[in-house]
Amino acid sequence: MYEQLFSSIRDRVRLADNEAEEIKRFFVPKKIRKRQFLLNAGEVCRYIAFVEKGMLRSFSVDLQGHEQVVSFACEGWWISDLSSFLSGDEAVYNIEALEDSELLLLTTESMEEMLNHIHGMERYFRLLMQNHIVSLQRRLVASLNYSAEDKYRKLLEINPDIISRAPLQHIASYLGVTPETLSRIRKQVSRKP
Amino acid sequence: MYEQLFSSIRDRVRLADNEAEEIKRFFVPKKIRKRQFLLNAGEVCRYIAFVEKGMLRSFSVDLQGHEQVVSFACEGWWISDLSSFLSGDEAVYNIEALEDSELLLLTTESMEEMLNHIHGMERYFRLLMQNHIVSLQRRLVASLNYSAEDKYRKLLEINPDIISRAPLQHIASYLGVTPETLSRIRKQVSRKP
DNA sequence: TTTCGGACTTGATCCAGATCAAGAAAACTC
DNA sequence: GAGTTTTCTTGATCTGGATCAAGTCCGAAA
Repeated sequence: MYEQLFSSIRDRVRLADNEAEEIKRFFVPKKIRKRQFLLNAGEVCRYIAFVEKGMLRSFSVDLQGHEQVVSFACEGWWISDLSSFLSGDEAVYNIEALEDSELLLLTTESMEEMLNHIHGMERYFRLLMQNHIVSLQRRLVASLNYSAEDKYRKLLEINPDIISRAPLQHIASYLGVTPETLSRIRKQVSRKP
Repeated sequence: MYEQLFSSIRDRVRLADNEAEEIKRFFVPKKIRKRQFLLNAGEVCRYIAFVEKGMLRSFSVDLQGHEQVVSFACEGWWISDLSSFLSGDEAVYNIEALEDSELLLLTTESMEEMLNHIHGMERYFRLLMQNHIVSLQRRLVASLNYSAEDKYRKLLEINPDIISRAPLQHIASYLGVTPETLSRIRKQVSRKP
């Protein structure tokens, strides 16, 4: 149940032998079925979730009721409404399971306690944040300057998992195009990869 | 020379009386003239810069030689190629002064030392990072789902400083539109605000 | 196994914003 | 302050992707 988590941590920091066991107790395992919501916009986001198995998406809903997919998370990724989690404000995003999933939840309090006890985790989360900023910035530049097809190809290259597992409509929203357009692009790309 | 910096810090954390003086010594003041570069893509970004006065932009240049403005920084903002600064890799962004500017530079080593000495600064930088993530995410959603005019109006509302001080071509690039389009939008908006 | 509803595809049309082109207005030279 | 360069504006045209409108293809439920 904790394989993905420890592999994510050990990719970034060195753990003492006993620390791995210690770390486990800060997390609450949770199974969630396809289509269930982990978070509804308007609630306070009480935890960040690490995905051991399965896949989720976060999305906002605008005034006209259109959904905007903000992120996906497969095995080895974290997902949350960071702003709400860290500040305690109401969440603006919803989080929904796209497959039956197994999560490890970390509350604000557990996180704080863990950071105090296990020094390496401070570094782990700082590295995560940094990577997150870098990848958001890349996505932003891509969204402003690339064509729909180029954005699709880039996603296919960097995150083929998402392409193969998420439904087309959600990928379309994530890329900022309509499902019709993505369907055409997909045909195009499968013809001339 | 340090007014903006301390106001930025005191907005987020409480400082002991003597700490303000202590903090100063970690920074290197630097004046930079309009059109000078603080960072060239390909170099390693050795510091993050706090803007006491003036204005800068960061931008990348793609394979066809087109510039893509990633961020602006006026008084009270930080600017850097975070990825390069934190990892020591080559910078992908350039940083250029758009006005004669006064900066406070913080190197990796100074930063580390400061974080060890003055505990509140750890929190300060964590809060900065968080805010940065939240605002990047907002910008991303806007860039994918808003019309050019809406993005312009949003920027005008949130950051009128940028609109009034940066040259049109750079604002256009920041918003992901052509200068021609932004010129027309501007006329439109000035007519019907 | 049929049947129903959502998810995907395909085609026709439309439009926001790009591109191309040419002036007008600032902004740096000397 | 005249001349040169750069930036901005305006107009005409073009195009990637949106929108609208049918289908078609599932998978789940009975």
